[in-house]
Amino acid sequence: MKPSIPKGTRDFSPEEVNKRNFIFDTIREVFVRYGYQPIETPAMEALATLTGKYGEEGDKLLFKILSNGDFLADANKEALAAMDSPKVAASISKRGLRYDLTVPFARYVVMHQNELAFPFKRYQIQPVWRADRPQKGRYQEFFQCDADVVGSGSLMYEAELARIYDEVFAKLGVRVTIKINNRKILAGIAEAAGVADRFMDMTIAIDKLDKIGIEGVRRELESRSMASEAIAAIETMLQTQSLEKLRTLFAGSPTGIAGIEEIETVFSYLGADSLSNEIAFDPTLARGLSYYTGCIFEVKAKDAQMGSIGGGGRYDNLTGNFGLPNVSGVGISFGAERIFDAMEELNLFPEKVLGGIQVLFIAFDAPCHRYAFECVTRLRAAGVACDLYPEPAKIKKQMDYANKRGVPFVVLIGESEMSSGKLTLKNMQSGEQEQLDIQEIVEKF
RNA sequence: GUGGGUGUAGCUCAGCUGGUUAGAGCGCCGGAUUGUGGUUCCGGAGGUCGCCGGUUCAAACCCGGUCAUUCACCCCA
Repeated sequence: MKPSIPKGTRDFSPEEVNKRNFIFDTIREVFVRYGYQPIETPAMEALATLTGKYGEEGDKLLFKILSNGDFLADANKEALAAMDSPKVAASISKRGLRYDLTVPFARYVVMHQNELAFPFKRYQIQPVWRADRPQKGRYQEFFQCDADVVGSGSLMYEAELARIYDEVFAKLGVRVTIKINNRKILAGIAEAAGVADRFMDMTIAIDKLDKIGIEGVRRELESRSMASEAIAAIETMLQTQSLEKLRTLFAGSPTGIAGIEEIETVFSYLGADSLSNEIAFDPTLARGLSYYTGCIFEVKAKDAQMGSIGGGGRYDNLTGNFGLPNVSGVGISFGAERIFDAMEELNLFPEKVLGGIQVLFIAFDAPCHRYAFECVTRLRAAGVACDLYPEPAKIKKQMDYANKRGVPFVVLIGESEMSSGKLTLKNMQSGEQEQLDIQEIVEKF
């Protein structure tokens, strides 16, 4: 058979793994410094944990795991006869692959509530799976890097998480815009426009704004048969960048006012000018996931044409689904794959992430090869990553191999080196050579 | 789930309106070079033209199907 991997999945070469680890390590370091602790959850969850949390669309994108054993014995016979795939699936699958890290985290918090100190701050860097049709920047298996805090409603955390975004992207060298809005402001817009009952319709339309423009949003709202004066009112408010002006428009909406005050509080925590990236209030930011209730974030790369590379927000009742009501949480997520793609596109990876060995030993004949093996052992013991070509082959062949591996230095060992103990260390880039003993070589690295 | 593009050597692609043994560049292997690579030169290996069927005297090329892949929409990281 022809080897292949499932669609939407990828193999990673050593170089790619090194680059990805550079991203993960950068994010992890910042998370840890901000007081977040790591947890991990299983790749698969009980299907009941996952279904209904991501909306109708999300449910369709859940990977379901076929039950083991005689699953047909437990299958829903009527559904089978009626060719009702979703119902049949529910009867032959009890588990699914995690779709994001937030819902498993909520489940974790509820299950371990008596062991945790609240507010509980955790980070999690693990793959998630979605049965989406793959396309640019979209895969069926991808890593998310999440930081969330549960058990506090303090807006300090919104500011803290915004700072984390700012710091991580500054370290990675990716210029971004961090957009912030508040679901309560969106609710205020709906209220002030007199369409509070159509909040979700409105939000979905607004979410598309940067793709289809204000005209497109108008058409979208019209097609959802919204009154034209309401649409006009929504448009006016969406184009209001000033919190003060919005406040006057929200005169009759306490929710909207509350949203504005929350944003103002977050900005006051952030202070004026100590951020590396722009953080901007954007009333048109909506975000699809419905569990957000307060501030919402989205991060876009400034120099790459790409969907958002991070997002998050506050959710007042996420653990309510699992029987623990009134616990407020707020979190952010980094889309590692898209950050990778953006950094690759913009050539932002530093040379040093390439990893690999520092030195390759090259021996001229069999006795030298034995001697070289001892040298390699000593260098390794001293903490230097190195390797020895497996046999005393032609020098050209060994040098070619060194080039192919991108090794910065080689050590050449022949009779004279062996007898003098002074090895020839060659810089593969400059071609310079010097005679050094083992100890001197160790000191060079 | 909906709509479009593309499948020819390991990679990137040529291959005219169907017409003999399907090409290039790069890469790979060997040699020129008995202790020094990246340059150059010489030689070599490697392809059921994604798969199945149809049209035709004749198909890499036209038609249908199928699979894969990619882009966009929906949705999203």
